[in-house]
Amino acid sequence: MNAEAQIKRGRKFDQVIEGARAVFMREGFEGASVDEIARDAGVSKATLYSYFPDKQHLFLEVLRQECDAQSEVEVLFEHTGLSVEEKLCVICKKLITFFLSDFGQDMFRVCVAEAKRFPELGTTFYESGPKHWGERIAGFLRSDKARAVLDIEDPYLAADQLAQLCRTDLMLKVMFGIETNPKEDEIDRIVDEAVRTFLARYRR
Amino acid sequence: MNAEAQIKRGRKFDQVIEGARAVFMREGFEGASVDEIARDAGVSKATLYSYFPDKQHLFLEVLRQECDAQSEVEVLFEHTGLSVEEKLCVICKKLITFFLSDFGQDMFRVCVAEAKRFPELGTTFYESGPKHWGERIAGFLRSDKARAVLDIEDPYLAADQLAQLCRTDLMLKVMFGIETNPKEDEIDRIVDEAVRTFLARYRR
DNA sequence: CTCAAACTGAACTGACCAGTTTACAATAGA
DNA sequence: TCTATTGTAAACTGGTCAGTTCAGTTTGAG
Repeated sequence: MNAEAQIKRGRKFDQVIEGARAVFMREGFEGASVDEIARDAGVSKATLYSYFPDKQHLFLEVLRQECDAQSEVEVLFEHTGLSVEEKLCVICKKLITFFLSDFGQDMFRVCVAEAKRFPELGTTFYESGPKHWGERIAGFLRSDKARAVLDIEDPYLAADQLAQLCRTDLMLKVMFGIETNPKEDEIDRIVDEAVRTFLARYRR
Repeated sequence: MNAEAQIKRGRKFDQVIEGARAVFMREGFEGASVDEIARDAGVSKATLYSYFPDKQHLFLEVLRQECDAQSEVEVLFEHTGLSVEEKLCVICKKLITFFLSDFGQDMFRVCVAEAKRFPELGTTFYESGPKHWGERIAGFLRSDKARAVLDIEDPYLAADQLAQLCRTDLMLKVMFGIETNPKEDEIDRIVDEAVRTFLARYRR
């Protein structure tokens, strides 16, 4: 049983989520039609509406599941045997790769578009996206290993600056369709430059 | 006369733009109905359609005008009598203030939402927004005055990093409705920290 | 095998919306 | 004052879409 109010599960629950995920990512929230989702999911519209009270709640469930799935990345912070600098590079690379992925782009696009008229969505995205990552990074910056190398007063701000240095113009270019399929070495350069700037400020 | 193909001007042209601007910013592109725009503009729908072939071109014209208006900020780069560090602070403050303004937020929101299905919009926004600013900042970083203090190999990358350090978590919080009306001193702190990190890396 | 719960498909409601048309009115230049 | 340009109001076309309904079918637990 599930804590979600008014969301009943049934045999084809996962199918519905799967179809919804695909269509929402492809078309955005407004652009996705419930008929299309039902078709994509191989399920009747009536079944879909027996699980979810409306389109918004369906979307919210997809968002929540996807954000949870993204948390598997925790592993990233377990790596041992890497120097602090190397670890920073690994974190940045992971961040940029995520920002540029189809999923990252689509999720961001849809959430930005809809946040004003659908506040719960904005909150959910922020909490399990940027905030979650910020806390993980800040946690690392506060670790003994990192503190041996870095001199940081405000780990949250530092984590934020690191993440922002990863976003860069390249992310905007992809977002606005100026560039597609950015080159691997372009990404590596951004990682490198982000870590350099970060260390210039915070290295002990 | 105007270079724009198929856009005729008429007595009430400005009224239409004004109404369209208000409604698009309030509702987004999809969310804005042409009837509402016409009502808001105090103009008949037929008049509106005598100026613009369709809703997209109307939106594009609004976008173009607004981006042009934003270029008035050029003045910012004329300031003399300020040290390089002070100038960097002025630039950052202006950037953050813009990112957090209703206009900046709404424009970003609408363009992000629509860029995929309406590519010309993404391009227009990117060129006259981020790209334009990046070039202005890079220009400043390349000036003799700045070069006396700063050691920068790639001014575009440096400009981009500076701008990103301004975006910060606060912008996301406002974007996703977690925070409204950020405090002036919070903004000043971000400016300060952005410039400190930037100078840590690039000060000669 | 039985039966209730889960699911289907298709039609339907009520609403909204982009863009067109038409018959008419205001405006402004000459 | 005359006339061409510009604008108006409202109805209309053809379309989309969220959400509902219902008669009937499938599924699977017991």
